[in-house]
Amino acid sequence: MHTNNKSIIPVTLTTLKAACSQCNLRELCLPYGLTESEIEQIEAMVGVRRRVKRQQHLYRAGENFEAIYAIRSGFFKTDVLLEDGRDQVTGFQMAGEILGMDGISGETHTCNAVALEDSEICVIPFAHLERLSREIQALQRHFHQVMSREIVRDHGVMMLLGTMRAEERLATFLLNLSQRFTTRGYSPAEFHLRMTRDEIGSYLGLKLETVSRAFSRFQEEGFISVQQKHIRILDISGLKKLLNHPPG
Amino acid sequence: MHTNNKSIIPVTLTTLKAACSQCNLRELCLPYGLTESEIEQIEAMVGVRRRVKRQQHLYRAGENFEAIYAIRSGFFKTDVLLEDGRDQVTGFQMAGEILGMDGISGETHTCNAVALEDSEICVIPFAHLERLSREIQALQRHFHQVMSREIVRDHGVMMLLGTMRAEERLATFLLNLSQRFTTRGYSPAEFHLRMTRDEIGSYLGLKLETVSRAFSRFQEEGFISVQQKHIRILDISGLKKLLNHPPG
DNA sequence: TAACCGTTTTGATTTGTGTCAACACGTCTA
DNA sequence: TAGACGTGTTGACACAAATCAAAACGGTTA
Repeated sequence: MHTNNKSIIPVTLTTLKAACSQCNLRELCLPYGLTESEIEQIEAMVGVRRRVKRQQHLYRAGENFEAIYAIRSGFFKTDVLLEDGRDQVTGFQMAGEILGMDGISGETHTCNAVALEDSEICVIPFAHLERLSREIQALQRHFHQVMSREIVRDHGVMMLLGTMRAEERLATFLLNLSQRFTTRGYSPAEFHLRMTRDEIGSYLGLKLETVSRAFSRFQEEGFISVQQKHIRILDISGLKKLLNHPPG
Repeated sequence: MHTNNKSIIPVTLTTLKAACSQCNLRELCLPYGLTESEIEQIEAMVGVRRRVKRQQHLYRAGENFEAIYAIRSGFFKTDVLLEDGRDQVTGFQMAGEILGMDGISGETHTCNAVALEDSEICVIPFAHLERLSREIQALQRHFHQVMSREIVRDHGVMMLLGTMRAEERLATFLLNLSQRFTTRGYSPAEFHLRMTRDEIGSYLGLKLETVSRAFSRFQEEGFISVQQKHIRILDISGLKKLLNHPPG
């Protein structure tokens, strides 16, 4: 079970207009080849930016669905809850990624989105997005690709949960993080984990002790160095070799 | 590893025009409240129907993505392959459900779709779907909901793979099948499994022996009766009670 | 009918991960 | 500085599911 911050912290809304044209995440968020006027329309749509403090919910399962969110900065997790109290982290999201697409199918969100560090997101009212993507073909295309990418990512997680052993899962997880940090211009070899061992475990279908042991094992083998949440990858090919080695 | 039919069977194309207006799956495939002219446009888009024989691929990972597919009749599985040969069934699809959305994000499909019985599908050229959904708001909405529903479904599978024990997984699986058969007007209590124990196991992250044992156990408990692939649910509440009982 | 094949069931044993428990570390607060 | 708390590590042991193996079943073919 994860820490559940039930205290209701008032949401901070900044009236700051979005400026997608200036945003350094533009390549992640928006398609290429938009005209200036199209970008202006999109900026008008991305109404407000909103700050979400660490441990604060961006949205909760059951809440009304009205918008999807682009992460401008920060780090989130999403999780689903079962009636009996069990929960599962379904993903970790970082700058340039989109949150909230689970809500499109119904009236309400089906999972929780929680900031793992102080974050800033762009609110994209969904009705407005649909309207605009009926006009701007490139936007429509792009949005469909984002949703499809989420489906493909989920298949990867299913593969991980269904067929991999503990150390393979953690290696896959670290390599994935490294790759995403690289895309964002950060070091591929050195980064700070924003989540606890328990949250990693939940995501990977493992107990926190197993995650901890795998980290220790990787360190013994010389693949990585671990100091609490600070990770340094020393031997990326060593980690990769851990994959491609089926249980049988 | 599942049986892999590598022989290339020529695809059967029927020039039969689609007739969505007549189709008894219309409520599953299409939104409400379309005008007659809109339905005509959609029928024009759904170019052809295509038969896919048992064990034949509808598409393969790596193939060019051009269309998504609505299942008119029959039963499919989708699976992803890892380089080392491991594979995982990511879903079973039945009449009225949509296949192929994994391909939207890239140029190519990322998984295989195989018919588990002789099936018939409607081909929906994707470029045409995007064009039409820019014109017909209800179609756009509906398509987005279908994609989102797939994401939510995947989260459910992740939950299952990440937190449930073997018998819970199988019970969840049976209840889900029962529910979907019901929606399609079939008996909720008696149905024929189209997939092998191995394929069920792959989907549920279990070995086929474990699936078989769980079936036997359910039969001993009087929850179901099993004769090969024929399943009869005798005590649905007994199955449901298996859930809500976390490992701890 | 017999022989064969893929699939399923069941049993005996192994093993990876979960569980329980103790302790170490870092941070925050009094 | 001490104490408390959340978090992480490590060890001993238990257990659910995997593995290995053999036999039964059903359907198809010769």
